[in-house]
Amino acid sequence: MVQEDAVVTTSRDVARSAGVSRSTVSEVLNGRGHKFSPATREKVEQAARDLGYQPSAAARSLVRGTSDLVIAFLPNTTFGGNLQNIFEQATDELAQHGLILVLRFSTPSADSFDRIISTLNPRAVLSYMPFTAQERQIMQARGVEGFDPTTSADQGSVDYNIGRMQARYLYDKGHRRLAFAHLIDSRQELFADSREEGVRDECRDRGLPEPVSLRLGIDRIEALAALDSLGDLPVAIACYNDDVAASIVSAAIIRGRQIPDNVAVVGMDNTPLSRVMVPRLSTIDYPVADAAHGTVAGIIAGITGDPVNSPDQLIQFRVLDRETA
Amino acid sequence: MVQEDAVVTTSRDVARSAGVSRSTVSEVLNGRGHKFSPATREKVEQAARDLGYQPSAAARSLVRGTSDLVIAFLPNTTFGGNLQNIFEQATDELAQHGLILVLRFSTPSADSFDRIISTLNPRAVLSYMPFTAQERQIMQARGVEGFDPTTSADQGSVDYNIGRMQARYLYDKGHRRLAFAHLIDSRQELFADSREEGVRDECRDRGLPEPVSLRLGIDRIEALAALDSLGDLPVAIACYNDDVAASIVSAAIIRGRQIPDNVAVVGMDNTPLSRVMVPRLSTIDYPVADAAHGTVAGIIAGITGDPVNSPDQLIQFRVLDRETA
DNA sequence: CTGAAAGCGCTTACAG
DNA sequence: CTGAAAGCGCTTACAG
Repeated sequence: MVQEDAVVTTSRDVARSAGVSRSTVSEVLNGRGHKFSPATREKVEQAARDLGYQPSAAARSLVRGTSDLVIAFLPNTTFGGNLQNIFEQATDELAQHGLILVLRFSTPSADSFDRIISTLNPRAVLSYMPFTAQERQIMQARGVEGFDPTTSADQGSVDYNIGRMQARYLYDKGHRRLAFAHLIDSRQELFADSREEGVRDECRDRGLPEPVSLRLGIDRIEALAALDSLGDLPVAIACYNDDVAASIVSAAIIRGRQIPDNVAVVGMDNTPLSRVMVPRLSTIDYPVADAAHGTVAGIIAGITGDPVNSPDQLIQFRVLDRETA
Repeated sequence: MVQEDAVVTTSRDVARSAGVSRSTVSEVLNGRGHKFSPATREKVEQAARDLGYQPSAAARSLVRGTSDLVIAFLPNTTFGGNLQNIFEQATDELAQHGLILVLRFSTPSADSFDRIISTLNPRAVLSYMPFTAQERQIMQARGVEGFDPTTSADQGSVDYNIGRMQARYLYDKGHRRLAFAHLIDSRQELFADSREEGVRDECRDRGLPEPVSLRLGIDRIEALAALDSLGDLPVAIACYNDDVAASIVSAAIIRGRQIPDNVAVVGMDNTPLSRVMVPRLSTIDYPVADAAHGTVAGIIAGITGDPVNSPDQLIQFRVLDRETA
């Protein structure tokens, strides 16, 4: 077995190089530099830079009782491009606060959840699925803060507004009989329900009949069944995401129905394929950067205790109308 | 600030509860139980279980000089369903060896790479993109093992064989003029090049002309330009992935060309949409479970020093023929 | 087979 | 403003 001679620069090295004590190094490097003379501060920072010093996360965690990790649990069904961009941005923003964002796929097992929480001792845990009661209990027992869609009071209303926006778009296009298409087996049912509620309320406000509720997977047979269940009259379908919308478009093509006059759809996510398909898909674009910022602001506020300035308000969704393309 | 009373069970608690010393607890729980009487071993394991004991990762890392983390860097462009499933499975398998897989999106910055490596001190780093020279240097300096597609000698040949398989499929379907379509801006160029080479070699072996090389994004204009560049004669296109293939299908539809007689495509990944589109997409299915197992086997072998039993051999790709659907 | 002791690298009172 | 000391929880020689 080869023993690598990994060079480890410790705070002792920095202290020696800067001509100060290790506690001074620690204080300066942990944002309490104001307690020292500018000269001392500068010496320490310079030495740390020169030596490429990175404090040992293990030692920090041990003494502080918590690591600088933030764990984000990813839904293990759909993972759209949006979510990916969100995490890239969140990684950067958290890094600016000294926090390290790592990703994990959600596991159904409470046992492994506990193991990962207690082992990694993260500063916060973030999930795009609402935590189960069990998970909340585990986090509380381990003293870890959790953030999920229900944490942000506005998340529900964001999805609600997406549903409203979809319905409004279809209404403005002249469609009068609406439906909402769920993605079967999505673990994002909570989002979907809020959206459907938005669609329903918009229909009511516009004096339209109650929208029909559809459920399908990304599957031809299921899409055909869903479409057929609506009969031959013109119908407009707000879809959970672009993949669902594309499935219904395929079903409409197979049935020889006119798009968008007889069957109209609107998706959600503005996926690359939504722009390329024939016909192109109308959809809703999600402003990734804002969302990421909001998520991260919530975490940082939760950790530091500072108030969060309602970031969700800033998120501006856009309808992309491609019916005529 | 509320101080949570997080219950921390230490090895001292386990030792006390089992009536042994802390070193005994440590030895038993770290696989050196054979040094003790079965009775002692059982007492310790029972106590650990009863108390829900999880050793502190921080303390372990500090004393061992390395954590039990394995960091996987994800490509920040495409992230197909396959890759996702692979990581889910890899997570499980590594967990069985006491290793914790966490995910990060690749960052171009060498600086942040160094920070994450030196801070987290992982047991291994895994990347789906070949490491840069700088990254290799960082890992060596920090004494961390890295695994990337070039580590496994066979990875290149896997992609090469995918290319061959695509070309062979198109040939068997009667197509005689082939092309390969790259995804522009893909950071997976290495994979793509191996696949194109496979297509080229297969063409040569079959006595076909050299395949044309195309480059496009998931974009109508680019897909049309790529298709138009090939002229009106029948052509069959092996595509980097299903999204590229879908783009070309759209272009062919717009140009009113006959699919598959005049324009044939074969994708890669067997995405949900490839099954739903009209027409459906022929593609190659990637056996996720096997691939994950192979990846993990490589890591574990690298860490433990045990030989790896050539897992790549086991991966069986399947062509899914949907030309007639 | 067992247990007392040292030490991993850091942070944080605390005495000067 | 500085520095010596304790301690976070664990693992690993080492002496019995």
